[in-house]
Amino acid sequence: MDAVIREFDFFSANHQDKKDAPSKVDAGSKELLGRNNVRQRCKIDEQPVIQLSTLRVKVEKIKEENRNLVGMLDRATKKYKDLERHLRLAMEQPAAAAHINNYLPKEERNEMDGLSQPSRQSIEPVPSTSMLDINEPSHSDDKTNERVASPEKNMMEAAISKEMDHHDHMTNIVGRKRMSRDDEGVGGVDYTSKGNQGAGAKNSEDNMPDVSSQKARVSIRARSDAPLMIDGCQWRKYGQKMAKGNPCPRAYYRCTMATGCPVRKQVQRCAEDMSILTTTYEGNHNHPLPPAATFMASTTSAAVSMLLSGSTTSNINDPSNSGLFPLMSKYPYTIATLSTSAPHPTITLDLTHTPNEHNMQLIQRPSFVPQQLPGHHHHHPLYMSSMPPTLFPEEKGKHQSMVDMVTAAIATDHNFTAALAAAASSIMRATQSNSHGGHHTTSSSSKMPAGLGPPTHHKDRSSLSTVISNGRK
DNA sequence: CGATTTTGACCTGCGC
DNA sequence: GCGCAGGTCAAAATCG
Repeated sequence: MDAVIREFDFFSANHQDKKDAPSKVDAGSKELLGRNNVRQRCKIDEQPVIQLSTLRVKVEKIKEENRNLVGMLDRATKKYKDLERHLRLAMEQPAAAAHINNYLPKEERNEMDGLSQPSRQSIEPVPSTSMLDINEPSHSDDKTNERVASPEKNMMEAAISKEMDHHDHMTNIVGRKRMSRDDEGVGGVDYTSKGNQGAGAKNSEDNMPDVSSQKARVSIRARSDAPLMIDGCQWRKYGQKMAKGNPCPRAYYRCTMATGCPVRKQVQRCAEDMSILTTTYEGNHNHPLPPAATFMASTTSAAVSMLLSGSTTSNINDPSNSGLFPLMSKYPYTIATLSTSAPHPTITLDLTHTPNEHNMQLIQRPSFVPQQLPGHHHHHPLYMSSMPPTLFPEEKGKHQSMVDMVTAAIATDHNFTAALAAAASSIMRATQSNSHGGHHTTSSSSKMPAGLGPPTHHKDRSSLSTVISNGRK
């Protein structure tokens, strides 16, 4: 595959454009056959300076990447065929339409329910010519109408695009830069983050806005004096940067538990409180994680999924949701903040608050409920709590001891913190592909240097706070 | 010797 | 278009 060749694009066109770019390896240059048979200059020394181990790593990465691509293609093809089959059934017997609905992942089902329900009620035979003709131009600006007109088409597109989105996301992280360089003008799928965002933007036009398809992040703030935080995964540091406004450097890690795993995380210490370590996870593991963290993963995944879905009705105190929130049953008070700013909606689980802070926030919930911040425009009406709607002083007293205990436990329980961190690293998989049958990932152990800094700086245009709490014992 | 970390260069998006 | 900041790459250095 040309991906192999692409790896030798050590000196891409962009490099060439840099007239004054001093190169460490500017002795000699050779032309190598680049991606898509485009000849690209590749500067190398007369004697290659690349270490053998580096090459091996590259080769493994490429192999893994290709395996992922092939797998993705297989899955997409299979889904397409399945859908096509179900579609034929549906056309033959309308009752089978329900089957199609069942076939779709939960998220898509929900989406479809809202959109196709009306159409199903007034099910009109859709002209067969338009059903699968994705090239048919839309004659209406009203996308909803368009969907209503051909729900099956949208279902199929949704399923396919979902698969593609998943791959986009995976590839996005691993090969974002490379792809954006090499795929420019080549055509085909745009794997760049911009492309992804673009897809997201398109999505919002053509479909309902789908935050889950965005490149979400999960950030965990926890007090940790330990130089390393064990979260179950193996991480390899690939970069470190000084972030603006923070004396502590931000470190960048990628998961090395499996070759080609696209999960990355950032670690930074808080400038205001050096004892607070912020770990931000991004991406989906492409490998199973130790079962130990599955428990946490299911809870955090559910929480994040709920947050991202914008659910205003979900209540983790609802017994029917108890299965989704085992963690919250155990650790009742966690402050979660959702930043909906593009390009990365970020959920921050803050485990650093003291019991009193918790209580104050809970008591003053009316002002704690998501509120518009100055200059912030994206108001996301999320509010989730398992606590009673109000918590009055007497109730506060009733809960006080438990809150203190639990919060203290959270603050001091490194296992919890670690497990939560591990779980978070897998969240995106759950939120983005919980319908793919994707297994939960749970990270386990990692080496992580302390002394890394403050909360990840996001150029938030909006944010909101959400209490994820649970009054149950 | 393989794996990991360090670190300067580079790329890209965004705001002005 | 330019500069800034965040993020990534990759060769070299270091570690075990």
